[in-house]
Amino acid sequence: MAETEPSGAYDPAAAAERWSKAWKDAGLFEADPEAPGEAFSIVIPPPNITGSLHMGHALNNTLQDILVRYKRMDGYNVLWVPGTDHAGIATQWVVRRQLEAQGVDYRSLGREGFVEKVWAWKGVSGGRITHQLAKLGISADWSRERFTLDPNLTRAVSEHFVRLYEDGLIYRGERLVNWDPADQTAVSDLEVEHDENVTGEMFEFAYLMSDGSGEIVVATTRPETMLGDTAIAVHPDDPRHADKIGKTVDHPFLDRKIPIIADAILVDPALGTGAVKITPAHDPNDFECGLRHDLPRVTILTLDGKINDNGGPFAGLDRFEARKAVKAALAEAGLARAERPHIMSIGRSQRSGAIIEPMISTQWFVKMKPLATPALEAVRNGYTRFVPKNWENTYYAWLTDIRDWCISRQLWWGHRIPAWYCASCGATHVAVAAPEACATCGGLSLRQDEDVLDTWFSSALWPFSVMGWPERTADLQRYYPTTVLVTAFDIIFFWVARMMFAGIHLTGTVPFRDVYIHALIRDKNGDKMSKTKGNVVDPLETIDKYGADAFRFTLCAFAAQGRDILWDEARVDGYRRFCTKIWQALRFCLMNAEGYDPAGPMDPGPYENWISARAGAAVARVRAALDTYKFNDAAGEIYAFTWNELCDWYIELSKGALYGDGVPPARRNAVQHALFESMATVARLVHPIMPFLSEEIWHALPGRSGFVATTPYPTVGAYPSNAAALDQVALLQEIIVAVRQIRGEMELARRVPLELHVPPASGWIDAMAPFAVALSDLAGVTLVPLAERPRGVATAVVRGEELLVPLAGIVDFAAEVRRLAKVITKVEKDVAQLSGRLVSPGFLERAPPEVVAEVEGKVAAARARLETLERSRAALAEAMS
RNA sequence: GGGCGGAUAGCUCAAUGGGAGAGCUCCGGUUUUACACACCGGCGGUUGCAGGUUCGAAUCCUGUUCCGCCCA
Repeated sequence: MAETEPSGAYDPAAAAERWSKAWKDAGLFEADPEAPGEAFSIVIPPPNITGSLHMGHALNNTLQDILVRYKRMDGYNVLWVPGTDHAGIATQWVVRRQLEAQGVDYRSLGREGFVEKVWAWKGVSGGRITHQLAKLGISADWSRERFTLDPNLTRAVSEHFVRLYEDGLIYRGERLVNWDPADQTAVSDLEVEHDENVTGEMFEFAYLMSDGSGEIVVATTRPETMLGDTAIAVHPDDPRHADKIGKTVDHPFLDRKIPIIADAILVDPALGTGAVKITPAHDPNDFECGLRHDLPRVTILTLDGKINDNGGPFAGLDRFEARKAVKAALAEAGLARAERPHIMSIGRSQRSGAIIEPMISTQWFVKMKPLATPALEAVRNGYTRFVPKNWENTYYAWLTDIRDWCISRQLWWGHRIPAWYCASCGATHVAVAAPEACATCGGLSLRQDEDVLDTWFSSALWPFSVMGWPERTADLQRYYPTTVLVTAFDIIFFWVARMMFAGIHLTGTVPFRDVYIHALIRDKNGDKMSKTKGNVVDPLETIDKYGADAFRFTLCAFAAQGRDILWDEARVDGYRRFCTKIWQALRFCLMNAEGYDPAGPMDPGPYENWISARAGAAVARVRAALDTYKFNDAAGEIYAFTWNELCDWYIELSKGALYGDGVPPARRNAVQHALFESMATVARLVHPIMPFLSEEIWHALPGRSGFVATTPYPTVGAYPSNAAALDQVALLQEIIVAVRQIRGEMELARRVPLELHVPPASGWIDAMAPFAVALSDLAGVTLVPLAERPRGVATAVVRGEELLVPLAGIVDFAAEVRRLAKVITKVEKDVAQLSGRLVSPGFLERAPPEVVAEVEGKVAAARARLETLERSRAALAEAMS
């Protein structure tokens, strides 16, 4: 527990350890579906078990935690499910490399042996990211932690597969897929990343006409694919090639005659020679063309990217060697025609980085159109809402123009496809549990499909599989659909859209009401953080250096909607100082707590009423911000209230009563009470963002029990506004600031006492009498009724009243003349600008009356102020002469 | 090729169509009994550019330049 009188600085590491443990011991974050309260549920975007915590995770989880903690305090029945993702390709790759480092070929272990190794690895280092997440102080329900390969979730995946299959939405077929020769697996379109603007080479070569009537020149960036050419296409209306359509050319290296066909879809006669080589087995466009013309599909590559036996003399060569060899052979045969640099894009596997080869392969696919349509409708009809809204366009665009999803992967780590093939009759059986016999022929020899499912096929179920679906569990009924999904825009396709259509299809409802899309974190220059660039910021190092509270506050303050975050460590340091500031404010309160009796008599004065009203206004703004996912506004409002109102003003104002003699006990008690109430307000307001510091503060406050984490969030109604106090203190502030400006600009030390002569007609002498101590403490000034204008004064104008500070013997008047001139210039500008608006054509007629009135009022005030200043300047000039 | 963002003070970022702000930096002052990790004051802007709508534009529209991203 915190000491009664904390000294020194806030120790974030100690606080983090203390409160993490205390919360856990108290089981604060374990959801209870039987408990009252409207449900508020979130499922974590599960990080890969191979991953380590990066800034994206930190931001993502901090924002979720802010929402979750806010709602928990606000009385909702909160569930936040944490967990991790098995990450098929990535994990298999990590373990495979580790084995290779030990000289073990993973294949030699066999499937079962290898998978065992992966589980072992997962047990040791796969949980690392979970521990790292805990460092952030997130309040997830760890008792419900899930892993995508847990038995229940695995069953859900099988159920998913079987249902889609039975609904005719999953099929197996031979298609052109994206083949990763390094990992030797198919990957989906989304897992292919395109390197733009790669300088490649466009190579032209000639095929000779079989009848000896000349040649036809084609161009390609992948010369080796000519080994799989089965046609040449030309445009039907292209006069250059009209006579060749229907004829054939000879393949120079293979015993194959290749037909020349007409295809208006594929061929653009304006490009190159107007003739296009067709390799249906290795190019998506050619594949389609092949379907149109019933062309043979000749696969020329092995699964590991070498030329196969169809490549004749080139068989056995690696694909890139084969490229050189084919070019050389064409040149030798006198068929090479041209080569030139060519800007192109290259598809690479997101995971292995290997250049993707389009390959014909038999795979499982999800039929997307029927699933995409309801998912589109759900957003169009507002059942699910994107925040910010513009991301809906991204979602629509992808789902509208969607292609079938290749879901089988040639891996061992993952959910094995629940399909069995009968050795006798060849029938396919899809079922959750392994069938004992073939339902078609009764054969007993059944072989399960070797492949596993795309990891995202299981992630798509996450919002309900973690709650026990397909069982109708209490959690599912209480917390599903989830309230909000918090994620980054880069996985709208991969994950959000897929959860949408899977959720709608399997559960009959959208999986979440809101989707809050946050930014990516870049470095200070706007570059993506990457290990190769060396510009990665490690969240854990940042936490060690500045504390989790400051780190989280920074993330929150940066999280403006619709904008990337350019990370700047200076901001973290700034918010670390904010933590110190709060800490110091607490110290001040505790050092002046003597005699405080929360139940004793209270006589609050204007300052106490003022800070309470200001707190209420802050509460309203913070709530409004959090309710609309404007995290940065919430952080800004808390910061401004705490520092600029509570610390800069109220604490200073309170000192009069705390340090003064003869202050009635009830007033002193009220001041102490206001201080502690304010600190309690700050602790509660800031808790969702800075959980450890706020808990530390809370427990140090007298008379508080329990955790701030489960204390109700401040409500506006608890802070009565007080117009009189607001106005009185505002005037006091204006006077103090005016005097400070004179002091500051004239370099008058604080200890030089000043008089402030106030026109009696203003009534301020009486009105400000109760604030004499503050005027003295904060501005070093005493109010005096203005009788005869003193010689040599500095002038301030507050609310149109001329206030004079006699300076005779203190400072030379030339300084005041310069200062006044500066102020006058400023006010003149104001007047010019404002009156310009009034006289601009049409303004009086067309602008709303209240706007006109407002501007008129301001012009009048500025003019009055200017006149006063001018008079002061004249008087000063006279005094000097 | 299609689409989406962004461009505001030296830096990082705010700003329901109604007088462009904050933090940091910078300059000047202050060892004031919570805090020099502080306090007080100040300087700093043709809101990328060019048009348009409007009484009024950082904000809405059109075009344009640069930067980033997504899709094909």
